[in-house]
Amino acid sequence: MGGVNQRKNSGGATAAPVRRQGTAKRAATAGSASERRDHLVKLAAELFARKGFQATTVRQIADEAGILSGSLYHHFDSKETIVDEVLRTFLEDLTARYRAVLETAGDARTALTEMVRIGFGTLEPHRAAITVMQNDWNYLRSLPGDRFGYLVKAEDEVERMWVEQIKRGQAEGLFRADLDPKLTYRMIRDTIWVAVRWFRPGGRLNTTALAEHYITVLFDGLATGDRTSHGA
Amino acid sequence: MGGVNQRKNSGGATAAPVRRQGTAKRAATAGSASERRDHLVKLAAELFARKGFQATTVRQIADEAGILSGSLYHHFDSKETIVDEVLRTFLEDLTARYRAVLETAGDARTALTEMVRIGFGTLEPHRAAITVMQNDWNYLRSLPGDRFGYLVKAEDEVERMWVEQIKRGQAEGLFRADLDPKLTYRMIRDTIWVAVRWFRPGGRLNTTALAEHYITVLFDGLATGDRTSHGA
DNA sequence: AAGGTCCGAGCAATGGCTTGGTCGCCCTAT
DNA sequence: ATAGGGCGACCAAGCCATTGCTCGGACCTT
Repeated sequence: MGGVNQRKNSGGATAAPVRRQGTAKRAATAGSASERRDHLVKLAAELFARKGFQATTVRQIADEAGILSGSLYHHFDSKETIVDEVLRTFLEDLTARYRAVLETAGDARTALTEMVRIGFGTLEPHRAAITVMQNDWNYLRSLPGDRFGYLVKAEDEVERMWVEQIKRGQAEGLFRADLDPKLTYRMIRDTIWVAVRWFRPGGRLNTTALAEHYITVLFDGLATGDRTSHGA
Repeated sequence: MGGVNQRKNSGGATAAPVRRQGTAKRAATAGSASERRDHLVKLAAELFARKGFQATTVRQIADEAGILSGSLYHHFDSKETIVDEVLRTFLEDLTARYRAVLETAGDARTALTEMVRIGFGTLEPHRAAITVMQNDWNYLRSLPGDRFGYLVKAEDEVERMWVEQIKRGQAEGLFRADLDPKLTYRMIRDTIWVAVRWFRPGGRLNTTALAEHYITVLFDGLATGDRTSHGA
């Protein structure tokens, strides 16, 4: 009854193409066990992102996969287990990327710039997960047991990394000292993540453009000419 | 079957104290009809914000008010009607405030500053509504009929107001011209609204402080010294 | 008397999850 | 090579709690 990622089948070993099937009758020699599982997770993630976790029924997920709802429980032991996997995968990737950058970071501004790029960079590959995380954060956290306690843990770790860089930048004299590091971090984070709501992969702007645009505003501001506000 | 705000009782006229009661048996000489109704809406809004619209049951709302679930339907004809009222009230107040500021606006920078202040200013009085709007936006929009079509309409109107001011600022030479107005607006909006997730009324910072902090970063950026990026 | 407010009970639909069984692939021992 | 057992993937059917909502009548105030 811990907060651990449970799975039912312990995974085979073969490697065959996973054939997507609309509403076909049979699974047609599915690929490796975990491959099939991963596929289901992806389908579910899309639905969760589109309709919300609670509004998505296990029957809808099964439909999307061309199987019956009961069959889902061959792979997962609950609906929650599925979101769990969605979010966990995303958070692991994210924190790993941050850590990688911070190991080779130069000055604070460079580090922060890279971190912003990472943030926007995850927008595309993890669009569904980020959406779910935002919309259903409150609900998931409120679930009994700290089934999703790792959400808070991961968030805290990320916050530490950001705040550290901001403070370093202030100490180095690169960033204005009259700003609250934690507050500044939160605003940066929000700006990046919430973009997932309106960002559409094939649209006018790609994530790189978003990142550069924001980096510009973040460091130099909207105004022209000399800086006008108080502080250093 | 339109998208209109339905109500069942057309509201009386008396004015008596609305007594909050835990799980009491009787409603004890309730105040005026519309007062009672408004009270219920507020209770519901809090629950919606905390647990999400769908996760909140009508029984929970009734519990909070000390009545049975069925009795709710003397005031509202559906659960949706309740959120409807929550969101509509908020949006009307918001757009009204924006319009008021824009009528007496000076240059674009002043206008934008005021708009930012308005945004953060609504955080406290409309915390629940803003939370619901963010978390359940996708779901509500997906409901049959354009029951919540006014959500999109209101958003569009607000967007027009912001983008207009940004463009004006660029034309006046106050804002750097190398920024995408629409994109810039979205980032500003996101930063303000999403603050509702971590903002807590009695905390270290009040909404005014938040606003000033953000205004500083927004116009002058994080960096010290001369502006380094391209463009003017 | 009248009207507003709420109770008590319950209905129909929905949703998460179970259970028992089928089908075909793959590995292995003969 | 091949029969056969093991096993993963799925179906069919349904259980059961929950949920939004209904409805007739009781109670209270005016």
